[in-house]
Amino acid sequence: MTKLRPPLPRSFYSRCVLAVAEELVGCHLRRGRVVLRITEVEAYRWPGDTACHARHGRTARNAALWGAVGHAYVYLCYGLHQMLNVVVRGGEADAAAVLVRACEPVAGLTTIRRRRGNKQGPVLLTGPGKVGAALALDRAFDGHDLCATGGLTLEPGTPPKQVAVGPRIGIDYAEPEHCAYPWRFVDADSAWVSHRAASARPAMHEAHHEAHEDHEP
DNA sequence: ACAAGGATCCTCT
DNA sequence: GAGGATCCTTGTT
Repeated sequence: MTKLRPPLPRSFYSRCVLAVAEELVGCHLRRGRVVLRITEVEAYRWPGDTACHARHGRTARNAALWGAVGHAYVYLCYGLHQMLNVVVRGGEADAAAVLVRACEPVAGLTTIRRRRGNKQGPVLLTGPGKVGAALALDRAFDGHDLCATGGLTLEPGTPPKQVAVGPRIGIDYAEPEHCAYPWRFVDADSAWVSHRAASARPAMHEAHHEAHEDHEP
């Protein structure tokens, strides 16, 4: 079984969202017996990013983005998918968050499969809606404290050997300049990621020498 | 009240 | 790769 570790401290989330996003790759999400290792994330922040849900200001739906760091921002996408974000605030932004896009199973595979239609392999967890389903998230988790023991928590895990970066997925509504930001971070050695080909960038090959640099716009 | 638009997923081809 | 499913949130009459 997975060793129980204290959740990541609140201070982890009070930094630049790009640094937090990168370091969340490899961390563990725990809810009950289900433990997932994060393999793919995306960073969002406002101002300066028209892909961010905060772009139209504070609303009832996105209020958690302006709340305490280390809490979850969970919202319903396309009317049926529960998407898990982690609230971050690093001083450079009024509101920021990291979207968990994919994971690989660490524990609780039976439960995961049951919640995902008894499928098998990466299709279980390679997509933000799939992660939400595997964790059985619902609206009640919006604003949940991920630093507190119990419920849903974020813990240290196994860091990736190499991290690949690329543009974020599914944000065609944003300004082209913002669509191009390499704010998507994936474990380069994991098969449990969505859109592997779409993230193809020099960083994938150069990761051997240098994980990445220059991810500030 | 109403219309439009999604940070997606699944099932085809 | 393309298209439909599906329904809540938001902004506009």
